[in-house]
Amino acid sequence: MRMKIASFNINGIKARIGALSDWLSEAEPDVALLQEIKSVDEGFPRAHFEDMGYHVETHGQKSFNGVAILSRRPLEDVRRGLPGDAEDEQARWIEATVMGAATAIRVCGLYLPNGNPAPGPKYDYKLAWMDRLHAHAQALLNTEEPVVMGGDYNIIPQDMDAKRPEAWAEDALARPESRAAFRRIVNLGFTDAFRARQQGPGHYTFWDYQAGAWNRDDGIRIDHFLLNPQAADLMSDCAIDKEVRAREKPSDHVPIWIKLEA
DNA sequence: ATGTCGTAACGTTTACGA
Repeated sequence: MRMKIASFNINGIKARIGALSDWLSEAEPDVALLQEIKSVDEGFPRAHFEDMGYHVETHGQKSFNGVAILSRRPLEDVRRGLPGDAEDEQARWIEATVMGAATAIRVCGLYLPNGNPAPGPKYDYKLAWMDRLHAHAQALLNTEEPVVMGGDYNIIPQDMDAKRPEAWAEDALARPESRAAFRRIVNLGFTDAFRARQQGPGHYTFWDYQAGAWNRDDGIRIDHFLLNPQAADLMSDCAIDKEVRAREKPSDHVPIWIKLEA
């Protein structure tokens, strides 16, 4: 049985309900991890997606951030919020177990802090959040069940992941400390799903609304799936739905998805 | 070219975050 798991930073559910619904109908993911719903839980159009055949779990907040999981199969043992800081009120992490036909998968959706301007308090928060992610990723790894962590990492892993790397060199998305923190998590034993399938430059998941970035293909690859070894062994495909960015009223991100033989 | 979006609010315009 093949399970398609997608991640999509929708940049606001109120503005994106149409484009998101169209993409769901075409792409037919079994699981969709959503970021930047920019809505409280009560404001999320849960019934609309239930009518489309999805179970819905949200972790929202007012105006900013917010993550959600849509799943064709029931979601169990839902966790909201990244552990490690009880004071952190930003809604950036949700995880749940979804039963494949043969295997239970622990699916995590994340919206990693942007961190700009850097240096500064927002950058400190980003790096601290990545430290907490490292610790939690290690804990997930120790369970030895298939783990999928997908979302908007706000990390450009390498220069090849930007059309104009020089423009991002001092940015929180590409600074050496950001890249090192990302590598440190990967090096626990995770696979960058897209890079396991596709090498070389020119593959992006985000194009800024400004300055004609899309028309110039001036993009960056910042939405990623990291898989532990048990999940990586199940992966049969991974791709970016680039064409979604050319549609009416698009998000500035496009979906990325994996297929697992689970 | 400080360029475009989405959200919220003492709103018909501004502030913030990205």
